[in-house]
Amino acid sequence: MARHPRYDRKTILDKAVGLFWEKGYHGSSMKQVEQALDMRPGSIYATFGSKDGLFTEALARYAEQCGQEMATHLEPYESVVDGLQDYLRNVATSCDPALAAPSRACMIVKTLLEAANTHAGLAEQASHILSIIESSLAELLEQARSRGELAPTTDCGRLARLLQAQIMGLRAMGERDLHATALQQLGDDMASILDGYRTHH
Amino acid sequence: MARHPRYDRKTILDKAVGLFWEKGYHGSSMKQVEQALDMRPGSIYATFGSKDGLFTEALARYAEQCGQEMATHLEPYESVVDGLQDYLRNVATSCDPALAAPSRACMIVKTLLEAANTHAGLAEQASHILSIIESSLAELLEQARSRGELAPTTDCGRLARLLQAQIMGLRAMGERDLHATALQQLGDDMASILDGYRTHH
DNA sequence: GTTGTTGTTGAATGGTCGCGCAAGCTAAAC
DNA sequence: GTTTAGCTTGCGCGACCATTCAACAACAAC
Repeated sequence: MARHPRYDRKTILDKAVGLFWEKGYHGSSMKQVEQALDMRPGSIYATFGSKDGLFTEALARYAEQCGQEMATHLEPYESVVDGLQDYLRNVATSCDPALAAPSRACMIVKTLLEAANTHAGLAEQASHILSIIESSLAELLEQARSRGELAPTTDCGRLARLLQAQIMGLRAMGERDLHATALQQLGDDMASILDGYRTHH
Repeated sequence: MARHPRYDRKTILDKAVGLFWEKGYHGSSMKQVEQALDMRPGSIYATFGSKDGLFTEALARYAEQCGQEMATHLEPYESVVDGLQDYLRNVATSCDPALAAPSRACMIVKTLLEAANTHAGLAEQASHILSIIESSLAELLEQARSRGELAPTTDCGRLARLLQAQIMGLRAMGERDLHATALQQLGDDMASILDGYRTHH
């Protein structure tokens, strides 16, 4: 009946993530979007409706990939806490500018800060994603607690927020031009915080 | 010989801080700036040269006020560490939306994240300000160490970065719509981190 | 091959952007 | 009261913004 789209949606969204993560919402013009996606305005608007629509889908895709990346990182560890500690250290390492990711800081946090007072819809989306991540961290920590890794009195929701704040701070710090060692030390120090919540045998 | 400016520079800059802190650089149009400062374009450009120039001065003013606020907060404390702990708790408290500050998150961090890949000059300025704050935190901690508050093996520069990352994370977290109690708990937990660096008597 | 559907194109839209400028106004100097 | 320096005004500039749309191209169904 019809003509096929030239690329699938996910491939396009990955390119959009690349641009929006790097430059933010207000910092990315549709001209740049057209170039990044290699699409003409008509196609973009037919597919995503608006710049907002595209950004929203891109942010969702980014969050999905973040979740997957964290899950695969934690998988090989028998101990949840060990896994989380290594995840923190790994975030610090992956802030190396040589890796040339679109940005060091987290796109969700960048969006939250940028949109908080200019774009309620995006801010709410970012906020919602963060609450989902917080929940899954809390769930993970409860698992650790029931396994005896964490002290039985641990408030897992509370610890999850502390952990999330660490990641936010660490990745925001990554945007500064610190020495790689300083960032790794920071990752280590943040990982050590979790030791204070471990079961003292 | 001539006419006086209608307002002094600092009063104007405070208004500019209010707008830029709330909406960010790209999120604030010159039309909004004109309205916020109650000045017409000619006056603004005669006084500050450009939007960049105005933003730069506003950011510097914000940083100056941040420093003063922290200094006055720490002053009454005999113990440096006690003061820093209460500062963290106070930041958490002042994220209450009822206080109606322009924004919960720190303007320096917002600028750093927004400008990192779109506006090298601003990003560098923000980064530089953060390194100055880091230094003064480190100095403060060295003072605490020499007073015997902190373990003699403490790496104060490193701890300063950990502390700064806490503040960044805490204030970024403030942009989420968490319950006030959750944020206060977060501030408490971050304050508790410092206990781990205290001298164990 | 024809038809119907759908993706694609790129010029054009009205609006807003940051900014310059010529004229007007105010107040200190004499 | 006149001069003169300089702050203030607001119109208007060219550029760029997000978005639209009519014409076109490609493919499936028949």
